[in-house]
Amino acid sequence: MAVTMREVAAIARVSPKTVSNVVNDHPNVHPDTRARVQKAIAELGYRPNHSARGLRSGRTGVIGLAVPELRQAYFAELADAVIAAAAKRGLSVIVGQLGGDREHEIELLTHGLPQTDGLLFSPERLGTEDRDLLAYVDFPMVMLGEWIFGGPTDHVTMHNISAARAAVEHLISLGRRRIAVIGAHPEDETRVMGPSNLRIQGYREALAAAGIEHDPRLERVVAPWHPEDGADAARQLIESGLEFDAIFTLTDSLGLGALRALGEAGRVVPDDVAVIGFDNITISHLTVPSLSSIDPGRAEIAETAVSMLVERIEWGAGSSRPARLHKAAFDVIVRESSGGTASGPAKASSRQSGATPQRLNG
Amino acid sequence: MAVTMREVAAIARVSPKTVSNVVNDHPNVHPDTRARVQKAIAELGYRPNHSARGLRSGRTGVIGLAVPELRQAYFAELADAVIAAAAKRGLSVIVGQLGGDREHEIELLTHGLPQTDGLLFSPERLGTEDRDLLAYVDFPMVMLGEWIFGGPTDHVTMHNISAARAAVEHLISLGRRRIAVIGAHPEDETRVMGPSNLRIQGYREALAAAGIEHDPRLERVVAPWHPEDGADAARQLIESGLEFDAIFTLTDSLGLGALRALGEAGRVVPDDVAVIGFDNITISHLTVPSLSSIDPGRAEIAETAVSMLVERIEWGAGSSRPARLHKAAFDVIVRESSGGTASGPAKASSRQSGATPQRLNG
DNA sequence: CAGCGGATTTACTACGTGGTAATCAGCGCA
DNA sequence: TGCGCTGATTACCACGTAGTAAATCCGCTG
Repeated sequence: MAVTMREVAAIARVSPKTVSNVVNDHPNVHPDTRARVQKAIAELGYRPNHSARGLRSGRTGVIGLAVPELRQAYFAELADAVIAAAAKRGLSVIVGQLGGDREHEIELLTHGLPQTDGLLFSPERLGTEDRDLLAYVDFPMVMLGEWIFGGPTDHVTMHNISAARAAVEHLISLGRRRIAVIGAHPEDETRVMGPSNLRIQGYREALAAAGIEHDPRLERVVAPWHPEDGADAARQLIESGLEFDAIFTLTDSLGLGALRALGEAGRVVPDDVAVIGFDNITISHLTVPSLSSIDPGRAEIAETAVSMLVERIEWGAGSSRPARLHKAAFDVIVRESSGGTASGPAKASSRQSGATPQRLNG
Repeated sequence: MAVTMREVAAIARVSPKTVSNVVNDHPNVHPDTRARVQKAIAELGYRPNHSARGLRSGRTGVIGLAVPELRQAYFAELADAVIAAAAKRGLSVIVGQLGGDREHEIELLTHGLPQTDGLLFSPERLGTEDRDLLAYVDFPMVMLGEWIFGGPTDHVTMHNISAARAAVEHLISLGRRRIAVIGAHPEDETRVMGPSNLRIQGYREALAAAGIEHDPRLERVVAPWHPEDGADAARQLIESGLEFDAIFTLTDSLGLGALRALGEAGRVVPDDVAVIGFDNITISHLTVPSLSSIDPGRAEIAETAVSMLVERIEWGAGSSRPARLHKAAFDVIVRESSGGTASGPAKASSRQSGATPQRLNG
């Protein structure tokens, strides 16, 4: 058995409760006493028992992060940022993979992750139709990455529509007119607020604003969003014989696949086809050619989400504070795939759109 | 407060202990009683309190996974596999990032991760000189990825030497003779058993066996192993004016960077320079050109490591069973960067080297 | 020197669960 | 009918911690 407070107390000639007070940095502890206790702690190598602490205080010091799968670079980098942000606050992170399994996602929403004080949830299959489930959520939760429920839960997300629009406007600014988009999702009313639909909307807005005719055949449906799916979609696009001089892939993963498929078909990027992705995953600046992208502000998203979750946890379970929505600022990163230069940050624009938290009606 | 056993017991008209027996599938519970209790559990939505269970039983049902950083594709994919393997056994995983910080790694080795029953540890800075620290490890642990301590702790690792040798032999079989290697680590006696030194050793063995002169200038030192480091190293190699017709990068990440740098310099892969990496991360088959690699058997590593850890946990803290070493089987994956074809699995060889667990002297 | 008030420390207890050992019910057999 | 035995259920308690409230200490005032 590990060392307990009782044993430390015996050595330091104080009560167990005083040891507890020292460990938890309580105000009214005499400096001498504190020193004596800390010495005893060091001698015995005492470490607090988290289970007991959790039982007593109702807090575990662990938060959950649920994503579809870590092997997708976007989620890995998100998890990286979340774990770092949580560590700053002394929290550990249990990472759960739902694998795009709807049942799992619903189960998670209903019960949370065991052993955790709260949940950061980046769902893949839940949609507006599941909004009712939120009524049963009785633990602190912050939704990540997409504003699927339109409230009444905290969301930390990105400017999907305007960032997508900015990406397409960038392509238009290069003189491209036949702009394909890869990554639309199959008709799915439940995911109206999902990132796919939102980014597609941004795409259409950009076309409309520029007076470019919208050709539905250039909207390529593909799910999931793995690189090979992007490659497949791009191949089909090429084989379709449709004319196009640019591709907006809804994620960088898809973009990497598209670059591959274009290369196979002998289409030169960006001369024949300009490409821009979304997510700005690490590898994108080192592909051949490097991939233009939208940087969605991952660090900001992680940081904000963790701090919102910590607030919810501290407010306690009973509190019904209004739901909040935070959209991180984004950047358009122009690289070789859309005419940028090889290296350098090469941001086409500084941070766009307010990072100001917006309030929703509870 | 959440529902407790007491409340369930009251509804089902049994004692709390009987509820516990039902929850834990104890043998001697009457079917009728069991049914009644289960009904009550369902009605109330009872969920066991993991903190209390942990306090009482000494188990948390959570294991720790410590890696340098998740943003590196190799570790992300490893974590993906570990989480999946743990989930099969009903375990959650707390993922910790040590960021290549030696102090953190030592601290972790000394105390483990709070809230966990055991630790899967993939260190980056620890080496043979830290072997003494193992004496103080009083929790179940399995080392991942490299056999740095040469015992006396369980290790699940890969055939670094022979796999690296196989990679270089593949390059030699293409007729290449001036083979550079990227990713050697700075002189570091403490990491004799680290993957860098081992893979370099495999490289040298392959050259020697083929009677190829070993040119130390072709061994390029670089750390850490991010893609941009690979690109930098390859650029320096090119600028050095040294002649070379192949590169073995010690990881795929480095390889991606090298492909980039070669492309920038106008060297055609594989015609001018053949390239092979190590790790077989997902993106490697979709780069331009696709990157040959060594598949180290990630799923096998994760699966084996988790099951070894579970065994250690079940044996209990006191037990001093002998340390075990498991090396996963590997594959050489030939792709375009070393003359393979675009698609298809294209394995040059079937699984190599025995996956047979080897015993060490405790 | 008694009395006061804030600082410091303590005794007691509950958090929810599961191990131990005791109790109780039911059944077969003499 | 009574006894013993097995199966089923229970009472009791401890796991390690921290909240509560009460006790104790100390310096200072009147």
